[in-house]
Amino acid sequence: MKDQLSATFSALADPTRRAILARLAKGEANVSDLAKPFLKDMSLPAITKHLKVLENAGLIQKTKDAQWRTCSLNGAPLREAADWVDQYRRFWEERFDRLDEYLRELQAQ
Amino acid sequence: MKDQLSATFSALADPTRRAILARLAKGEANVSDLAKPFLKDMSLPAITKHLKVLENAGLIQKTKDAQWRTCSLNGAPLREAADWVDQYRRFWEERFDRLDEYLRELQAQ
DNA sequence: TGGTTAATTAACCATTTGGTAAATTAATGG
DNA sequence: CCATTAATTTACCAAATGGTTAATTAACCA
Repeated sequence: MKDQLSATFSALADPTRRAILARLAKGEANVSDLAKPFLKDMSLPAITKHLKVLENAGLIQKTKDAQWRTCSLNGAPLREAADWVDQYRRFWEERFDRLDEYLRELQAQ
Repeated sequence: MKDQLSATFSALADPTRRAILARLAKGEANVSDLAKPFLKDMSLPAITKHLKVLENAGLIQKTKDAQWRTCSLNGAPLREAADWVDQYRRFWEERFDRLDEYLRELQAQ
């Protein structure tokens, strides 16, 4: 078993799964609804597998409703991911610091 | 070729690679230095491969210095990842909203 | 030149991943 | 009861991943 953070990042490392999460952010949906936009590109079992990956990572949960499975988003694991990435914020803001510095130098002249 | 965001998340989905980034956040280091903490668990070529994954994702770069390769962190790709994850913030803050709501209801009584 | 150090490459292997088609399960409803 | 709908499971496959050992490249230095 992978650690939670690895499972989260690994689940997010696929555009289909990210699109599914984006859809679920707008509200609950069953498997067929979720699959619809992708059925030109892949089969229903492929979607079932993607959902299983998301479920195992704790990013979604399914509830049984007659023959439908209603899926909903669980953002909790994303918090850990957000916190981890945020540690490195200064490494992408650095360039702005440098730009600032450059502009200040320019001003000083 | 994978899209940038998938490549980033995929590179982050491994504890060894995350540890390497954490190390590089403290400053540049060559391959041997980076490898040292992991050599009980895996070989040097394994580290070379991890570094290649990080490099392909644009998260690090190597500069040649005699027989050493100096690696440094590039946070830029993390920005896109941070932005993506941040879209879902309300889904992990929701619980606090619900707690707020509950507390307000309690107060109203 | 030849030995040492740093790192990568090559060849290989097992497991995981992401897909398929076909079969199966489970519930609905006429 | 039977056809239909929703979804999963099974069995399979190719490619990617993450590791290994052994060989190779490249630079330094005595």
